Amino acid sequence: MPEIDTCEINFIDENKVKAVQRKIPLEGTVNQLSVIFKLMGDPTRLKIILALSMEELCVCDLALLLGLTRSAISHQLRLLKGPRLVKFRRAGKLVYYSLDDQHVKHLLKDGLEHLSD
Amino acid sequence: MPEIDTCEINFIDENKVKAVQRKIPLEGTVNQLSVIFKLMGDPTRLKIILALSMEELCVCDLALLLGLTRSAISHQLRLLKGPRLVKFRRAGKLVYYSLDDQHVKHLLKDGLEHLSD
DNA sequence: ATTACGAATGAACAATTGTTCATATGTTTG
DNA sequence: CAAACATATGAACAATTGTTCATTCGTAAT
Repeated sequence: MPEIDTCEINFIDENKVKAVQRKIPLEGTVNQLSVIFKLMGDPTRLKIILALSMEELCVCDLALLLGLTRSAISHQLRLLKGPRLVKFRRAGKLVYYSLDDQHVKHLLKDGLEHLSD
Repeated sequence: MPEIDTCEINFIDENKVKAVQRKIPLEGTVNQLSVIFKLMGDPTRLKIILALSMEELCVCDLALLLGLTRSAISHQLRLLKGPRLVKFRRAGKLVYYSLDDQHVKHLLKDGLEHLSD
């Protein structure tokens, strides 16, 4: 009866592993970070973010731009509001959305540069 | 019987919309970009990427580091190989992985900066 | 060549996610 | 205040995704 092959008893360089382990951000930080990337990892949301990186836009115009219902846009914007990727301001009946900070633009830039290598 | 409320007949600033539309990258580019962000949007994969941003590591040590099976690590690494987020080299029976280019590190940096605002 | 072991793969199941439809808010205008 | 309209939300279904288990592949050593 062979032993189950668990990872705990098998490694190459334990000291290296421990050193890296100490340098990895806290669980909570990694999770928050992954949420941001995941949100940007959907084509619809990414298009919304790309659009908002150029112009402040209302839900209505985003819906026209992407060919989706306002409901769909609204749902996605709500997700993006959570970790403050986008912010909004009311103007009468309209709600205008824009990017919340510059880092998001940098993320877009770095990502696009990676593609063109 | 009321008309269905479609987005096509409702918009605020059509010229703005068209201008933005022209500036948004091609469908294919957006999709490729979203793939990269989506891959970074899973905590396990993000940890792998964070670890590899510090040290070149073999599958075995990554498994130990993250407390997962080699199979699980291997599956995730395969996904990351696709859009060249990671590269690898063989050393006998071991396969060492590392980040494929600097843009990935920049993405991590910008993301972490966004969090600390 | 056979064994040992690290890595990779395929298929199946479970969990997460996106979308849609119906309905509810909130704001302006008559 | 009632109607009209932009946006937001909830719930349900469909689609995508992550994980696991079993198996296979590739390399090195005996």
